[in-house]
Amino acid sequence: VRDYDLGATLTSGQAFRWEYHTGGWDGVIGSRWVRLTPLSGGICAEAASDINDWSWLTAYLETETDLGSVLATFPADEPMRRAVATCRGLRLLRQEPWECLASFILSSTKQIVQIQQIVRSVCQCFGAPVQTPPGRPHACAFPAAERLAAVSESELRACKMGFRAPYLRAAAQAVASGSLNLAKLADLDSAAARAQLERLPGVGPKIANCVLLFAYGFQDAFPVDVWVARALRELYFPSRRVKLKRLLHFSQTHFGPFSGYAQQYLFHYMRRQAGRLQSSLPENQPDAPPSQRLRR
DNA sequence: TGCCAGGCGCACA
DNA sequence: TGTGCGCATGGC
Repeated sequence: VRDYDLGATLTSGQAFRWEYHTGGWDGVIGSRWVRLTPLSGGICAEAASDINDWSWLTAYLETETDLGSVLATFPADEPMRRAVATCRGLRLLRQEPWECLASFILSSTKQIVQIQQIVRSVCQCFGAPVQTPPGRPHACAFPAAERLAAVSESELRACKMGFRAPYLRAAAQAVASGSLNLAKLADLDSAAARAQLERLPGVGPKIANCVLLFAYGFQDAFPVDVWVARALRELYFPSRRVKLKRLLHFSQTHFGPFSGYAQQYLFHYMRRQAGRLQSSLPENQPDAPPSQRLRR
């Protein structure tokens, strides 16, 4: 695959289970451990066992997406031009819905590095072990909804998720009981699917939109968090005090059919800009991947 | 030490 | 309908 910035994609706040080690990214997709290494013009994938059919990985990475045709739909304004120039190769992933929903329930008022810590803890405490290559540390799958539904709130709180614990537990119970059928959301339009997700306590428009975009591929889902709101204000309304409602309307009308993709470019662009302001500081570990350790 | 984080729910005006 | 606050925790 060409035009694919693996590092930007895996660190852009879509997924929280990828860990950088010596030139590549280790993670777990479903019940499979996998290591991804960027190559010139492609991505090298290593698994823990022989695999003939890699469609689960290409689907996750969305390698079939023609990025050029997506970027061509973006509005031809200066902010988007700068975001694309800075983040070219950034992609959207297609994640498993339950893991995506649970992860973003845990994301509320957390920095990405903290979300990674909580998700790691949840997987280590409640996830099933997965096979890893010899010499690699053990790894766990993201725990199924049925597993988390059977866990007490205090056990969840032990993973440092705080007030999010009852929200995660309620979501797990809804999915495990069948009162929320995540598979069927794919058959709905985005508004109906969003309404289903927002029935869950702790899931509002932002988290619902993240799930619609990162798990189901609804391209019109446009999550607005503090970073995206800041991006819209600074890049499009720099001299005005614009209210959130106005920003939401703007987000739904300005960015075209792949507005969710455009949103991710703005999000990552703002975070990179924030990181660049700090880049004069002594650099992090020599082995650290770019754009990982960002400050406000 | 204080600010803030890929928010949400709720009380109150 | 809009606004402000509390929630739990930890990185910076």
